[in-house]
Amino acid sequence: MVDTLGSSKLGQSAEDYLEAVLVLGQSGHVVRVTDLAERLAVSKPSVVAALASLGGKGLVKHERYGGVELTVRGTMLAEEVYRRHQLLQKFLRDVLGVPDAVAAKDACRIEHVLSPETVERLVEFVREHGNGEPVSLSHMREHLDRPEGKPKRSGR
Amino acid sequence: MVDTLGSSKLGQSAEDYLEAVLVLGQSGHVVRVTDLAERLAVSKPSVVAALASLGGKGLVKHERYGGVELTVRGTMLAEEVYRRHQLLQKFLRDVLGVPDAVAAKDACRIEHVLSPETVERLVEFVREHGNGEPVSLSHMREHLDRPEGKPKRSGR
DNA sequence: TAACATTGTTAGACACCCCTAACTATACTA
DNA sequence: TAGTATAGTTAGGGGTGTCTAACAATGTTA
Repeated sequence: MVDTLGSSKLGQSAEDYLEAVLVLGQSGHVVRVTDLAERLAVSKPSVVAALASLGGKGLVKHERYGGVELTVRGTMLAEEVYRRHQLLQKFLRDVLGVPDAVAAKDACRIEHVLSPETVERLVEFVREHGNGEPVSLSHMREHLDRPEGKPKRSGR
Repeated sequence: MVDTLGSSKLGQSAEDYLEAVLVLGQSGHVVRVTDLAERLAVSKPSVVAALASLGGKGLVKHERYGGVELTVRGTMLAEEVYRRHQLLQKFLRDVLGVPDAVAAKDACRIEHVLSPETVERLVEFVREHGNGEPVSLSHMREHLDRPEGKPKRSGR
C-alpha cells in the first residue's frame, strides 16, 4: 500500500494542524510555528512536535527555524478537512441556527469524526435548506425569553 | 464549585463507559466487566481501569469481582449522554437519512463534543422535521445510481 | 472437593497530545 | 557589531486511553 489520500489515519489533532497550515498559508505569508501555536491555542513545542510527525508522514515540510509548507498530499488532505469544516459550520449556522462562535467551535470538534455518508447527506441538506430560515422563528422566540438554556459548562 | 452535573469534564471515553453501564443495566441484569468490554469493543483491563477512574470520581460503584453500578450522579450524567446520543442518532437517521448503522456510529463519536446550544437546536429541529422525508427523494435517487460516493476510508 | 472454565485484575508498554523550563538560533537595533 | 528581543527547539514530564501477558478469584461440574 502506497498510502494515498485518506488511508493514513491522522488522529484528531493532526488534521487540525494541517487545516491550520492551509488557512494561514492562504494569507500569502510564510506560516510560522508561532502562528500555528497561536491559532491552535497550543504551545510552540507542541507545534514543533506535531510538525515533525506530519513531516514524517510526508504531509508538511518544515525547515529548522524556517517556514512551514504543505506538501501536495498534505494540501489535499488539508483541503478535505477544510471543506468538511466549512460544510459543518455552515450547516450549524445556517440550517440549525447555532450562534456563529458556537458553530465554529463545534465544527472544529466534529469535523474529524464524520463518516463519508454523513458528510454527503450534510452536503445535500445544506444545498437544499441552507438559505431558508433556521429552525422555526416561533421557537426562536421562546429562547429569547429565557437567558440561557442550561449553562452546564462554564466554558464558552 | 461543588461539581454538580456537567461540570467535571469527563473525557471522550468516560462518557461512553457511563452510557454503556446505563444501557446494559436497563436489561435488569448485573452489569459485568465483560459486558462492558464487549459492548465497547475494548479489552477487559481497559474497562477495569476506566471503572477505577470513574469510581474515583464518584460516578460508578464497582466492587472487585462484582457488578458495576451507577451512582446517582453517574446516572444523571449517563442519562444526559444517552439522551444526547438518541437525539443525535434520530437526527442523523430521520432527518439527514444517514443509514442506521452509520448514524449509530457517528452519534457515538459526536455526542461528546456538542455544545448545549447545538443540542437545543437539534432538539427543535428533530421535533419539527423528524417525521418528514429525509433530505429530498430526488437526491436520494441519484445516490442509488453510484454504488459508493467516495470510499476514502476503508472503515464502514 | 478437585479440576477446569470463566471472569476479573495487575503489571508493564505504547501511542497520542499536551505542557514548562531551559537553551539555541535568528532578527533587530542602537 | 554587541546586546537584546523574538522565534524555534530540545529535554523531560504528565494525563488519558488502549493493549497483551500473566496471575487471581470465582463458578461449575463431575
